[in-house]
Amino acid sequence: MEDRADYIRESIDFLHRFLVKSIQKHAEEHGLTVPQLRVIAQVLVNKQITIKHLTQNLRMTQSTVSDIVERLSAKGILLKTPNPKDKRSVIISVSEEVLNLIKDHSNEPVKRAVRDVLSLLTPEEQGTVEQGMRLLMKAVTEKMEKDGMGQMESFDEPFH
Amino acid sequence: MEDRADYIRESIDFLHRFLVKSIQKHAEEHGLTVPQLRVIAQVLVNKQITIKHLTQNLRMTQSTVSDIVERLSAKGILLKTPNPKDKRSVIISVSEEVLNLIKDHSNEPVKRAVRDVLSLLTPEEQGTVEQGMRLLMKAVTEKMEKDGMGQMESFDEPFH
DNA sequence: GTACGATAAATCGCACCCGATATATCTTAT
DNA sequence: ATAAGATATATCGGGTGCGATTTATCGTAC
Repeated sequence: MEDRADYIRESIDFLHRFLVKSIQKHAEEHGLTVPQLRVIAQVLVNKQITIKHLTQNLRMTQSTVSDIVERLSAKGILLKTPNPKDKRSVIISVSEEVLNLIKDHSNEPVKRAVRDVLSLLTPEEQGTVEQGMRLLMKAVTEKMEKDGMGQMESFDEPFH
Repeated sequence: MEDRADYIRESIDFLHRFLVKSIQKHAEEHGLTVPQLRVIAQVLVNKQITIKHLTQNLRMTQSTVSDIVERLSAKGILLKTPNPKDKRSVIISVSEEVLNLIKDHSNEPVKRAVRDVLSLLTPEEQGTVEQGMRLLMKAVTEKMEKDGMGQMESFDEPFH
């Protein structure tokens, strides 16, 4: 049990770093950082989006998003226009010029990386991976409910 | 495949955040941050350690470690003494006073969290989780070799 | 209409994270 | 012994991430 818990803990850490590395290479090709690329991707997907929704979708605090958007705006990558419906709010969009340069989504390299990884396994093995992951996720969710850790409830359950 | 890759990617992200949260609560009880607690734990385990080894063990850059150690030193938690064997180096240790206050290791709360999670599953389910994790790790390692991503080779393979 | 509560985003201060640089020191080659 | 290469750590500058605070604005209750 002890060794198994250690293994799982370290694996999660390792896998996470692997995913971050996958997206980092892509970001650097565009002279951006990973968080910047994630923000841009969200703006691309939504065409127009507010700081608030970026905050929710990206699971960052509003202050972090504000800073990142500000720097991307200064770089001419993102546009900030006042929201006519609410003067407290701003609309974030991608400038037309940049739109043609960045046709990719932030998750694409990560998706490709995970897909490549899975393609190295047999369908049966893939099933085991997925099953194990579901069991672990279920157990974690259960523990969180027991502990009253409701702060991560914003996780979008896949396959909803 | 597409949905499965998405699920696995998001699960890894979620699980990672869960682990971080687990240690965060513990850190806050001591008025510390997670990175600080990790550094302190390494110093506790090794009694005396250099910045260089902290850097390697914690998988941070030397500049990050230097900053953290500096702040912990300013708080009186860590001690920095010149290394008599090498004037470029410093020995990091825990002050005697703090030694009595912090008898815990940084990984304990995380270990406990993962153990608690696993205890919610049957032994058979635990086996599936571990098996899936091993398959995934094997596939990721394989892909990294194909891509020449040797930079993460510092991962200590468990059960060696 | 007015007051109050809630909200959106900018900003601040702190800590962390990184790569690059600088300085002093050690190791190796000649 | 000397010079060159390698190394340990502090520091710098830029970016990220957070919680707290501020200011303006919106929504609701009366």
